[in-house]
Amino acid sequence: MGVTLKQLAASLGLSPTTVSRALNGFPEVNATTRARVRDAALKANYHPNTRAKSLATGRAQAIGHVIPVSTSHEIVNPIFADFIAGAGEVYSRSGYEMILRVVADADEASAYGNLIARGAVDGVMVHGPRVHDPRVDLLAGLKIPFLIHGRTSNVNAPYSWLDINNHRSFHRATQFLLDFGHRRIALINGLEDMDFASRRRNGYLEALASAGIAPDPLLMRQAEMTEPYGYRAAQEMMQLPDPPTAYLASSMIVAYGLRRGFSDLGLKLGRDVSVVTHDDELSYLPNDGDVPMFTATQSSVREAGRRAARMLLQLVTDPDCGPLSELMETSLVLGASTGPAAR
Amino acid sequence: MGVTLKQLAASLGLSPTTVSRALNGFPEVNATTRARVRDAALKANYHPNTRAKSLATGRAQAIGHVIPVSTSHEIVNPIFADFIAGAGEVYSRSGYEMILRVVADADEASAYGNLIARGAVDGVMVHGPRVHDPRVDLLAGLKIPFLIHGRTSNVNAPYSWLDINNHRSFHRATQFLLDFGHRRIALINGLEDMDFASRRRNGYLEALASAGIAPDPLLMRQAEMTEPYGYRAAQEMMQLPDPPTAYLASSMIVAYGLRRGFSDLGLKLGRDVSVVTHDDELSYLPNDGDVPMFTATQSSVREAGRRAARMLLQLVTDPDCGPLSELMETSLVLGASTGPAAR
DNA sequence: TCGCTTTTCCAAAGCGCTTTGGATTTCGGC
DNA sequence: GCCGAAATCCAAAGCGCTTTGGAAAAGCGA
Repeated sequence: MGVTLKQLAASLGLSPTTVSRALNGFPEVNATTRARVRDAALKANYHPNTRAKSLATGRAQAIGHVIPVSTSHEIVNPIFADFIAGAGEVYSRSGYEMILRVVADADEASAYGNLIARGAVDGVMVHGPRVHDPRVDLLAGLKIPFLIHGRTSNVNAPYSWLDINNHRSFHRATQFLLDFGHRRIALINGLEDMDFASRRRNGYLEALASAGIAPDPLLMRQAEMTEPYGYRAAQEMMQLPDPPTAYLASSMIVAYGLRRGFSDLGLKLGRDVSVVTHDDELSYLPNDGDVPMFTATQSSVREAGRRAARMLLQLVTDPDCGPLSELMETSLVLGASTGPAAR
Repeated sequence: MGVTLKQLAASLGLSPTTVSRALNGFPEVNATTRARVRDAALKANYHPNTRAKSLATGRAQAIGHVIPVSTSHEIVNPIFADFIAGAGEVYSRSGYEMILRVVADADEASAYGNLIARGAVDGVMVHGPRVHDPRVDLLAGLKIPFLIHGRTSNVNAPYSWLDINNHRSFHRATQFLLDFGHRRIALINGLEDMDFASRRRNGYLEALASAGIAPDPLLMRQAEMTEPYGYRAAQEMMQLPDPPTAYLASSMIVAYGLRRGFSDLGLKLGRDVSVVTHDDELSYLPNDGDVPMFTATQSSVREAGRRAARMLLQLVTDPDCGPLSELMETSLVLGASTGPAAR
């Protein structure tokens, strides 16, 4: 509980009005008084009460993030931490607060409604969109700026989004493996009701199709992206009569699982079997160096957080700036995990 | 922007006072009117404006979390996501908001001051305490309830904390390896200006000492806990004239790095070399099954988040309930990564 | 029915800020 | 030295809620 505007004003022999205007840079106040006010504010460690301010102005100066936790698996996607770190940087710089809600995905809809009806936020960031995500129509109806990290389909309302080019990434990765002579390429995907996973699958299928290869259901999996998931996929698929020679992994974590699976089978990555993974560039799982461990489609999710936050803030400041969108391309970096198809 | 109290009251032909009291369960309102009010509120989708409410009551109904991002390495500790998921559960249930700030660790002090002076939060959760953390004295001076996830030393003010028994964990883990006949045990630690890493180191050293073994600086490392850090540690230490036969890892991520390092050297975990790691039970890196991959000192950081949040809320509701603290013991689970010292 | 206690409701002030609509002072131009 | 305009400042209302201090209505025993 710091000093209040009124107290500060009294101590200066000024009215609250003038002090408020002095601090907020309004023109109708003498330069010398302004300096005097600023000095006093600094000295008294005055910070305007956020609640009072936003009540008076009608702007909350806060952005809401709703983090879904899948009820079935209780898994928190590790990319949230980095995304939020990126977004948080931008918010702090712009004087916005980030308010976070962790909700079981079933309660997500009500979480948004609640957050907004209470006037707690000026805008909302939507995480983990599904292929057909009802939240978009819901939020559009609530008349509040929002931005999706990812995209969705089969939705009427126009919406703003920032996504990476998942389709192209996995199309390219598949093509890369095909060029190396691989014909049996496995896809170790995330849950395909998630929009990103669905697009990746499509990219993969298209590349196969244009190479005249029929997809093999035995080589396609989807699940929560844990390390053991990758491990099991590797172990089991290698038992197939006609095992894959290359794998597409949906995340570094899964790729690590794959790697361990192969290693336990005595197979060497890049020689006996190839892996291309998507890499969100999480800070504690760097995939760099002269020769990165994995060949990967790379895109920094932290940078995505920064950009998404900037877009959302723009949407908040100028609600009519129309639906915004940005498609980030990934870069395909060559690592040690790929090589020509063994034959 | 939903309906306001005043509008709701007008539509019911009641005063705002009565409506407020009806909704907040005060006794001085007729049961039938209360029912009428509740119905109307529901139908109108009325939610009290958080800002107005907290301005009137003086309570923010929010908890602040300040996430430090090490400026040098730009690394976000992956445990934050799970800790926050746990804490978030508790906050939602108790009607508290979680407000998050991501700050470069240099600006951390001012972030707290700012957050509190603005009246934005009723309490603060402190993450990633250092061995001697100035934030404790700072927060104690600010007269606001706070709780540290971890502990710190050399601090005057009493404070509340929740921690795992890092000392005992690593003492026990070391002892376990000693019992297996290992004499050359390496410690692949986190940065030792962090309190948790310092305690682990002490536990390790004590166990060595009581076995009459002098610590070897060549076998002790500290750094940010990334996967490549573990990898390099494994590769380099195995080149030593007298290499370690067992390793203590500070996190699963580091343990994965170690594993990869050994595997590239053709060494098998549990047979050629032993590893005990600490496992925070992150959802996407489960270390379970009949025989977990790693022998580990386990403790759920998600559960820690839940408990810490509950403690902090208690501190907020009843500021005089004295400094609270809880020391969570870890369990040592036997996995496939340990075996008797090869000789 | 009267006087008293309870019950049930409300008017108004206030939380800390912004902002509208003046009031007062200062200043340039003649 | 006088006048209108520009420069400075301020009083007061209001944001949406809670809460104090009554007032009116209802219930009760006699």
